[in-house]
Amino acid sequence: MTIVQLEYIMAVDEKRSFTKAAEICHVTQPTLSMQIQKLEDELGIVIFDRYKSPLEPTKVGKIIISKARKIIREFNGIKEYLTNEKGKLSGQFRIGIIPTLAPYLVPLFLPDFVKQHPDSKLIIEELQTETIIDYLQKDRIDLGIAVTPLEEKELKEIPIFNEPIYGYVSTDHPLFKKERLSESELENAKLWLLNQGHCFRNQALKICNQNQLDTQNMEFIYESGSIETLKNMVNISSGITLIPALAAFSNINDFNMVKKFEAPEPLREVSFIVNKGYLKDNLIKELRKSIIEKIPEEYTIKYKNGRVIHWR
Amino acid sequence: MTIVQLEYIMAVDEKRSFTKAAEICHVTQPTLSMQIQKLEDELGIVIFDRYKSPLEPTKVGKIIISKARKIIREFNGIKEYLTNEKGKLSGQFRIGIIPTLAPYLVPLFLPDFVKQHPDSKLIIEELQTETIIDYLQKDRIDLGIAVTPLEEKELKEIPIFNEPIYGYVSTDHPLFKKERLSESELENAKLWLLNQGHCFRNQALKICNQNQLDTQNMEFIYESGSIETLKNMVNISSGITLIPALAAFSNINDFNMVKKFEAPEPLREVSFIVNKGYLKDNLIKELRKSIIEKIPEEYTIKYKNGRVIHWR
DNA sequence: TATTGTCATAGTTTTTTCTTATGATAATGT
DNA sequence: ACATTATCATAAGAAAAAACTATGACAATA
Repeated sequence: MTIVQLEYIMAVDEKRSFTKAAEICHVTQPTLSMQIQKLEDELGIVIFDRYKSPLEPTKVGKIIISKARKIIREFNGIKEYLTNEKGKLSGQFRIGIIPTLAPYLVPLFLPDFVKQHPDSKLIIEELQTETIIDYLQKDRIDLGIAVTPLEEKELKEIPIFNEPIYGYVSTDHPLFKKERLSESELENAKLWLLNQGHCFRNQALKICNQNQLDTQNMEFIYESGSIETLKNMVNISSGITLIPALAAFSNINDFNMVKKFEAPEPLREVSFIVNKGYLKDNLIKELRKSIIEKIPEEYTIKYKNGRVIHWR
Repeated sequence: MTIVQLEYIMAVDEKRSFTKAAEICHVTQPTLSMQIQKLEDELGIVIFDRYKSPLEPTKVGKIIISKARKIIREFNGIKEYLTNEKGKLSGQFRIGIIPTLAPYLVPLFLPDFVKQHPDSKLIIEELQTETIIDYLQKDRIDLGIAVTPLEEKELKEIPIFNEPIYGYVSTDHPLFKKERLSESELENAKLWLLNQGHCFRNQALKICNQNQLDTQNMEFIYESGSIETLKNMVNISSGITLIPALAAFSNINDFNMVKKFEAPEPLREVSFIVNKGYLKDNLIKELRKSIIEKIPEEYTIKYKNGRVIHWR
């Protein structure tokens, strides 16, 4: 006994004809005939009285059909439930975003998103990557936004855009006069960096081919917790640092201090992170749409000359 | 999505192990793994979290499993319902029996049967074969007992026993001195016969190779409605007739008038007649048991030298 | 009486399911 | 710490099931 067989008898019951039933089931008439016969054999009853014209279900047949109808309804109910579950964009969504992204990204998409989806409520937390991973696994957040790849097999990464990484150079710094920075020039540079735990710290070090900071030759050390602090440090110290693109133009007064790298430009891949098998595809789709709408188009298209920084 | 897949996830949920679940499903572990994967793909969700140990269903998984459990329960419910329906031997059973059998057969099995099945109530009617067929099709009776084959394709025949046919010869009749009758001797005999409509009339004619009665040469015509009348007619008229075995010994005083035929002995096949797909297998089984218990054993075993009379 | 419409049967092809063999990874015991 | 075992995934081939095309029997209809 299979679900398909039950569907067949329902079709025959509806159409009162094997031929027509086969049509609506998108199979040939012999296929349907044989399956119904098999079912009848297995159950040891006759479901349809072929001698009547138009054919009709037997007494038992009617009972079986009504039972079948119920089963099919519930069977399809599973898929319906899931599409519903995935589709609905209401309720709470707990989102964790890394600190080097959140202050610049959230203000971009959040206002419009809440306007478009009044039934949904986003709860956004600034979390470092490790915490995002932990919280996802513990179901304390639904979605993370972080830099990938993470290589966590329990999680699924859905790339959103590639964020270029720029230099931020004090007007007093020797590199300030250059149009474009090259990565090699930074290899032994004294960089202002975020403190441990921020993934952007590792990304930056990677770009400069430095595995760890050469603290020996530096005049003083100040590891900041935010990119804004970093920029301020550069400003007052004639220094240099690296900043992600979205952070670069948060203050319209320092356009000139932002220096692009020569191609291939270093990039970081920003992705949604979800548990594998996460239901709310729709949340992801909508959120993605909102974000992509607001960020520069060139971030989303595949960078021809970009170099994605794998940092883990 | 198939029922089997749902059964698999239920087994995994119960055992919390693919391997053990495969065992109780009587398949190998890869089979089960693949089917569950297929289901997960189709539904677009992950049902089991394989990273946990022991593995456990995801949040959605739990919901799907509970839905699956319900479906499986109802699915099996169909078969349960049917075995129940077929198995139960209670309620009314309407039975039609041909008149040449009923007076001799019913008293044989009925008393014991009702004793053994106090919850069932048999409603027995004497009906001629054509009426039995008609009533079965109109669902006015559940079961017929008649002589087969009928060659009615809507009906199913279940042979019970082969009833020999004997001659019943008046002591004054020339054939009375014979030990055994031969069919050829009867070819032009003047037989007492049942009137039209009784199948036994045709059976008797067939035995004598007579297609219709040669009324010309007969002294008088009296077509009887019952075998008892027939026997009486023979007694008072020095005549001869044919009677089925069960009727032969209903009166212990005329043993000597009953003459067997030479082998191959003419027989008539007595069968249950039911609608194809009739549910109550159990009724049939029990009834059959009751009947076979009471009739001579040699009727039930295949007659080596018997000649079954097809009469229709 | 020929025609059409309906379902059954036969023989093949295609698809699906299952199996065996093997591999990767995590848990467990020495 | 290292070998062992347990557990699930993957791959490739075998077996089973379901589908198709072609055809046949039969009844209803023109």
